[in-house]
Amino acid sequence: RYLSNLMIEAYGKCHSPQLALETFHAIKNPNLFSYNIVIEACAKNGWIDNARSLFDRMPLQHVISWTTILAAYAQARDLAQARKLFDSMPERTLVSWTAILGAYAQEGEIEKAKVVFDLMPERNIISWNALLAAFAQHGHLESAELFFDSMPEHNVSSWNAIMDAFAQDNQLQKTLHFFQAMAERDLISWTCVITAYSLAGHLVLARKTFDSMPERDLVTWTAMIQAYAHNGEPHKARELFEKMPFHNVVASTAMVAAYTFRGQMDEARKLFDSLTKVNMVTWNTMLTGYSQHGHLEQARAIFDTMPERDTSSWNVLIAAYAQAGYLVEAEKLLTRMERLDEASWTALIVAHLYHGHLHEAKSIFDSMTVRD
RNA sequence: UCACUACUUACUGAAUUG
Repeated sequence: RYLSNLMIEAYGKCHSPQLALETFHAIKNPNLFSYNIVIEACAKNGWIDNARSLFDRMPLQHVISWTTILAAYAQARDLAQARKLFDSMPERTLVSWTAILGAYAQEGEIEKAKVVFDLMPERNIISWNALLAAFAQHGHLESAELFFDSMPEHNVSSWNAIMDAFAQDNQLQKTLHFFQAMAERDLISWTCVITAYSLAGHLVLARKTFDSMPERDLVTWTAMIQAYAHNGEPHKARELFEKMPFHNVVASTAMVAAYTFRGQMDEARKLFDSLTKVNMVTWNTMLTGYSQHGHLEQARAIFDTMPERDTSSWNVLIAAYAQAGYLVEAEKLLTRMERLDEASWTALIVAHLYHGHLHEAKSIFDSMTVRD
């Protein structure tokens, strides 16, 4: 059983919830660990309903089981369910508190995150980091830095979080300052620096950093490819892409984006067609490429072919029609969408303005249900 | 048989839309 539990965990980490479940069901007397592990294996791979029904059916729910399923809902961005679980838990540990705090942090519910933080009976460095991340990842750089300075201690995650906040805000000097100030650095710290250089347009320095790192992983490689992509160097991106020890869908999509960014749609297409694994982001990348480089027909073909669409797929196509002057078609698409966001409306408004239809733009603006 | 121990949950980095 001990070995089976390890197997289930391994399958979960390898994104094989199916095998994890099979292994679990083959155990004659699953213990608490077996349940907790299989629940997490399902949850982490998006099988939240399986996770939930296992949780509901398990003989005795430990606080760890509760926290696992709570974290699963948080990861699925179902804040309401996460909160409901938190409120109904028979007992809570520091981990449970930090999990709900992290859920609010992730959704940018800063005020609620603060409340949780203040209410927690105890805190550790991870709780502090969770609230720090709430500030850092939602553009509250000043609060983030103040909070960072007020923390009783820092670990490498704290440093990385604050450093990345400034990197994403394209404050290169500040980013480097934190990087130099930290006592120990890990892969994440180094990868942040690559991103910072890339966003600031310093490709050579980004590459120098990449070359001088003590070690690299898939994310590091992808960050460097993205650096070339973002700065309009698909050729160099490809060189690196070919040298990578492994590819995953994120790396491949970054490479596709390197081509689409420059409008090299034939190259993009060739790569896209050769990929064995793509996801919605990859499809959206192709869709965006065709849209932004005047290939409306191809964009539509992609849109109609892709297995599923998210809000940004719709937004891209709407913007493409709108920019090309097919405002009626754009509006028609807009009415067919299930979940609009601000970008959908903005695309249409901008298009009307671009074509001098001030009145229509205004009336669309007025009819919006949400604005940011 | 019992006990002990071990395995499970929370924070930071990479790809697509204004």
